[in-house]
Amino acid sequence: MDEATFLESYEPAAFERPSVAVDLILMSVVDGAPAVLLARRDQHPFQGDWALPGGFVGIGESLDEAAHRILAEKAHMADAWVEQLYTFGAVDRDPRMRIISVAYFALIPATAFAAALKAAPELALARLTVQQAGPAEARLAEGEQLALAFDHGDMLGVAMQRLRGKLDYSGIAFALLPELFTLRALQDVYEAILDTRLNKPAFRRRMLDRGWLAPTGARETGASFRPAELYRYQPPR
Amino acid sequence: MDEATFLESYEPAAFERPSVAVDLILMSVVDGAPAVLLARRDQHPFQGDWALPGGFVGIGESLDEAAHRILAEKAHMADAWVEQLYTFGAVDRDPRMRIISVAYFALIPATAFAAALKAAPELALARLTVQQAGPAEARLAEGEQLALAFDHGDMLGVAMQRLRGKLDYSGIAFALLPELFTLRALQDVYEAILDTRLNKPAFRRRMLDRGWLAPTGARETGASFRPAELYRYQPPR
DNA sequence: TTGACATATATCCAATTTGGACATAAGTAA
DNA sequence: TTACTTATGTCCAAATTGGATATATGTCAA
Repeated sequence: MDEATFLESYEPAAFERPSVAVDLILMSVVDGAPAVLLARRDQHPFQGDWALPGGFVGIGESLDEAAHRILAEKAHMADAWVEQLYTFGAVDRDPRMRIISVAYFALIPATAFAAALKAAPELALARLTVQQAGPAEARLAEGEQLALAFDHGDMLGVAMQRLRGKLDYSGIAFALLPELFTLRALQDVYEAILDTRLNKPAFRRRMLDRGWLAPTGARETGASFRPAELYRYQPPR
Repeated sequence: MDEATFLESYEPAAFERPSVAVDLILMSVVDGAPAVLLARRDQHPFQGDWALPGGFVGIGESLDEAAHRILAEKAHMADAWVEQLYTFGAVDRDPRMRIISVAYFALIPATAFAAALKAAPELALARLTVQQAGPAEARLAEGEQLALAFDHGDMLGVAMQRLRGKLDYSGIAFALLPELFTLRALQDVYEAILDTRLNKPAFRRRMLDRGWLAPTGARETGASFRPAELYRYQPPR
């Protein structure tokens, strides 16, 4: 029986269907380290553990729409760089029933991140650390490692890897910065995500030669030393 | 109501659930161009158009398992480089009902590709052409452009972009080659996927310096000129 | 057996990119 | 006015890449 035949003869009620959910990885770079917002679970399973905010996908709602809805509901944010990450479909990833989860990340500037934290008091900020591959670890500012619910550690690991892979050829870094930013702030984002130190003159040269940065003529304020010029992201073409 | 509460109170029967399918992008590089296997639809909707082989995900089956099952059922192949690509979840992507489709690609050496074509006579080989972004176009060897069903053109476009992005830092190219291959064959795969010509000495140098290639001492046969050395892929670490 | 032929493989150098030291500029604060 | 700190600009060496060219090694035809 080929696909077409199968689809035609498919009786919607005949097969048990999985539920489909979207989990949101609300990410930022805070104080030089990748950070994520987590919610503490107050019910079993994984009671007391920390989980990504998420929700089920409505029958009349696209995956992208679901991700944006959850962004609004859980983080009270109207806008962010939202991008589908990976779909997690292990049979036993939720012990209660079959749930397939489409993970999205929402990249948020540190400033907006702080606002989201205030607006959504049930969320906590955790710093992320990852190995080359594998799941990520989340820690509170005090250093306490958080137990992660479900396969959310894997999700965070995949998110960090994707971020690293796309950092250099996409505009992802700019989604983590406010509209106006200095070259130093941009380099800080790169260094936090890649977890390395970069050569400053070479970095400036590379970024400026790329042509994605528009100088504004304005300068940062509040520095007790020479203020740096502020740039704006100008997407290619 | 936060996620935990929602999950707990969730009544499986209370919400209408989407169906979840897996579509397989069976890819290879044939005669210097990316190629894919498609099946002609003999039913509405999109009757007569060409579609990727696919199927629904069983309730007791992971997404990866479903992809491998479909690979076995539709392409009669036991093994291939199978990797999740992207999940397509537009509400109206299938006019009959809500189906969320997780696209996978299966990368197949040209030799095995020919065998799959023989074993599965309902499949046809099409060459792919893509723009920088957007959907891909599929053509028969004779040049005839094929009408693609559903959002399968988008899926092929995303597949090509992913392939290009991962080509240089992953072992993806080797999944498209037989176990033993020459440096020229490797370069042909690169050139087909990137759709550019590459500098030969620089390419050889880069590949050999990378340390992923183990020379075998053996040489190709059948060439009417100096035969090249055969290499084997040796995954890093 | 020999030489033409086609491609593999090696070598070399120029062009480009990158790493990193260093000098100078431009603010704040005492 | 001066010390201080970081931004910005400059320079050169090191590494990488592009590309031309030479040499090696097989097949094939005479």
